[in-house]
Amino acid sequence: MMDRETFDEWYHEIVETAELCDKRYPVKGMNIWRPYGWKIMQNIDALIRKEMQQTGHDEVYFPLLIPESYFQKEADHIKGFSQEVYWVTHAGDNELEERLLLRPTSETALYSIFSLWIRSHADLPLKTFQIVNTFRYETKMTKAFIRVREIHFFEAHTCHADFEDAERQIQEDLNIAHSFLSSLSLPFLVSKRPDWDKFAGAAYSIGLDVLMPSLKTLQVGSIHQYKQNFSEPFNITYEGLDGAHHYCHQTTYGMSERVLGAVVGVHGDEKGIKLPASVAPIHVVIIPIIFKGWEEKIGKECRAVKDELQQLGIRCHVDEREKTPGNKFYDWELKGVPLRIEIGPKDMQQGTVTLVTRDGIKKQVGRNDLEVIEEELRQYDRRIHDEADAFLKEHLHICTTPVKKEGIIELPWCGKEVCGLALEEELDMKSLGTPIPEKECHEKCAVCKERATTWLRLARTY
RNA sequence: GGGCCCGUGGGGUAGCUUGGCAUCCUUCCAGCUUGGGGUGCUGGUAACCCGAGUUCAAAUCUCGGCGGGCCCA
Repeated sequence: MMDRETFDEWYHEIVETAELCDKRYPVKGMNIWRPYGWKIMQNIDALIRKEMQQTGHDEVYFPLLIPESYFQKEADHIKGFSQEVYWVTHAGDNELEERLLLRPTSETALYSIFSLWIRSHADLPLKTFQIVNTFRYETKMTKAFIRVREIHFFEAHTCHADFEDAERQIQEDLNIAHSFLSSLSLPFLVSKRPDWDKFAGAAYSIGLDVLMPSLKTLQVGSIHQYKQNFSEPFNITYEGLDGAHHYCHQTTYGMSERVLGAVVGVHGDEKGIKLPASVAPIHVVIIPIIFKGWEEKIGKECRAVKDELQQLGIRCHVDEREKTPGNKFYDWELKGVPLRIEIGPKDMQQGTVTLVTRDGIKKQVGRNDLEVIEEELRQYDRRIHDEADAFLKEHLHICTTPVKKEGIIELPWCGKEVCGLALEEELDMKSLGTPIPEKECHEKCAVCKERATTWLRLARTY
């Protein structure tokens, strides 16, 4: 885990030196995905797709451009996004009759069409998702993967017959979040956002937050209950068993490339990034240790080991570059490859390979016992998860009165906005919201001293 | 929204006050050497953000633009 003070500087550098992205493109907040970073992102997307497939969501792809008239149908939604929308106003030299916007999120594009797709209760629930680029004109300082203006975005959109079914969907989303983030070895907190900080147009919002080494939290996902807030203006109705028409209840679940930012930050150390095996483009890198006269034998052995590992479904690479071994070690540690295998003359004489994990465990493995590598990857994933989890727990402070502490603070709260904002002010932190699942509170509100109904989580946030 | 700072090879920098052949480290390329934690030597490629102005002469001074970073609300 990185040092708190230097984390932001470290992050700034590491995303480029680990070849995740290139920040030299001259448009603010729009970075280039380099091959290595893009492979990781696509592996992350593949995990999401798997979760979606297992829960019966269908993938769609809607257009990037949204007509202004669609966008304007839901008042709160426009209010929330109008200041960060990019507009397309011209085609060639001609001004467009109707302005088009680059989607900042896709509710208004999808819902106009959902109203055509959904006719009867038999069409429900409708469970869709898409992975697209969205555009938001951020005014604050941009940061690779964490605050960008072109966002690689996952968004699931569902429609339901009634509120209860939409609530069941949100429970399913929480299960998905748990499964997905666990596979990235990312511990996280689930909080119901306070009303003053919910998504534009939502009835309520749930945030998924991780704790970065800087002791600031990063929201990596959000789940929203819309009730009928969008189905009414977009006229998404179905004919029920009773023969009458009813407005749908809707939910969304969104995540972005911030997940990659979280992986980089949470699992980083002074050597570089540490990738969980689930998304590492290379699970095992094989480094030939060549001495005079051994070139061919060692090279052949390395390639044989690679073939055998690939048979086991392990993503493997032999680094045959003309560099010294030490140089290659630093290189692949920087890029977060979980396991390294060294094969040199000693190994060949002993019938072993030398295995070194990214978190620093070194051991000899029998040349004919390569199947243990699968278990080594699992254990490595568990270790980096447990390390991050210990860090999160260590910095989650449950208090009864507002005290300045680094990390996340949970305080008894009466639920009134004025008290919540007072805490934000006093602690110089933002509210993450109240714990999910709900947590009983028998204390007095940290501000007004009236009976607290719940706990309010606060933290410095990205 | 208000204020401050900065743009020099791929990356990091010196030079700018006082205008005159652009410094060093690293990376990269070639060769030899080396190889179980950044091997060594030799040679090479490669840069003053853009535009206008002042001047015999601009990385350096002036103005404008573009880009980047920081602080405050």
